[in-house]
Amino acid sequence: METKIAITDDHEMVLQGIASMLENTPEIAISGTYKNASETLEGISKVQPDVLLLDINLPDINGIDLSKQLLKKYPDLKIIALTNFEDISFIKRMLKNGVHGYLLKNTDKLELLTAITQVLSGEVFLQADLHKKLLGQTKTASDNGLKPKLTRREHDVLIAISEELTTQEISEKLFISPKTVETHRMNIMSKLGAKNSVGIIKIAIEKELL
Amino acid sequence: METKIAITDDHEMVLQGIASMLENTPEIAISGTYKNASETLEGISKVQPDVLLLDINLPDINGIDLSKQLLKKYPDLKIIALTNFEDISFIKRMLKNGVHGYLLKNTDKLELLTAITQVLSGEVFLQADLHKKLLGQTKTASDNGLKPKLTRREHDVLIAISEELTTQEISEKLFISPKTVETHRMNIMSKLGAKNSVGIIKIAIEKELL
DNA sequence: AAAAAAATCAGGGAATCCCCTTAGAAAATA
DNA sequence: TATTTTCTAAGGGGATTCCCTGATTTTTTT
Repeated sequence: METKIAITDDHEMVLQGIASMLENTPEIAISGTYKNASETLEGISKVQPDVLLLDINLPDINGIDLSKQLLKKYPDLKIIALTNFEDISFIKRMLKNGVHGYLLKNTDKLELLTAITQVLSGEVFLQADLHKKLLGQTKTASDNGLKPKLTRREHDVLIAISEELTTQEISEKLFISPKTVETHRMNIMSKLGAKNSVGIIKIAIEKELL
Repeated sequence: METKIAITDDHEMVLQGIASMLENTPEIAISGTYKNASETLEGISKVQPDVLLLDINLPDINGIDLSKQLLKKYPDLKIIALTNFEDISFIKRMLKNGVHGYLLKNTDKLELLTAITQVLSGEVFLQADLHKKLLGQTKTASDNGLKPKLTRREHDVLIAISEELTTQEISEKLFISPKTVETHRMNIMSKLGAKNSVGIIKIAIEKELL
């Protein structure tokens, strides 16, 4: 049976480009092309495609929320996100939201077909360049200044702080004096460069100390 | 040319299992099997394999840090992480750290070969079950109770809190009374179910309100 | 064994946060 | 226009955090 592909992108050119890439492939049929989220929702309800190639930047709803909606209604639908180099930051969220593939718009025919095959088989497809970009991003973002080294006890206190406990409660949990807890907290603040407990948590999450 | 595969896992059984899966495949040769991180580092420096199948739970160094080291030294090495269902939480980090594939240990021969081919071509391979698990995890963890709706002003205050500002400073930034800031903060706490500002930030980051 | 690092505790005081309630004005929505 | 929501503000007080200094004991490293 033929695989039905739908494409959503607000740029006519991209729509055309992808369509022509897939035109001469016998096992694939394009079931529809859409320019925004509402068109997509409507179109897909009529002709349920197997795979949707979805742009992230849409005029009405963003691709992340749209794919959430779609996947809720059509659990079997496979969605491959089409992204520019600019909106890479979204991918991290998409990865958690059930999208099955991620392609840059500069993809070629072979890669596109590989991606489609891959997601249809149930696996997840991540384009190589994208992965590299993701890497580069996180390296400049969270790797500036290495992971601060907390002592074992400081780490215990950090965990307790993140559990929204007060100094008193932490002292009871760790069987130490509240004053000791305060000392640890001050040292953590200093090591992380935080101004207060809020900063401690923010930075700890950022640097993956939790 | 033959593809050289190395395997690192502290369980002999897994080592054997994977080796036997790949035994009868002509284009693949197993260049070494290792039981911990230091053996791996040593082994790989001698015979540089193309692909490393790497367990996450190792006795000496964890797989995440090891893969960081390895990829730094051998940028062309492709690493496929082998995981149990238990340590799925690590995958999110691995995804950012340059690992090229993620497989559960219950994989079969076909999938294993697909993964190897895939990562050799430069793409990233994510096993279907793993993706589902990842999804499930984030759904039960951060989706219980939808994204709380903060008002515009509450959001302003939230941002300011996350900037480690004090009530006084926030009031000056937003040109409102400190008492008003406190009111907003209390409302935010109540809406997010936080016990204090630390909780506000923790939950805000979790639910992507920042 | 000696040195360094980590963990413990404390006094004291200013600053800030947390929590309750109440309430008028402004803005958005029905 | 009427109703609801949001934004504004305040009083008052207890709880907690923040910040300084200084010090002893324990653990780890050299």
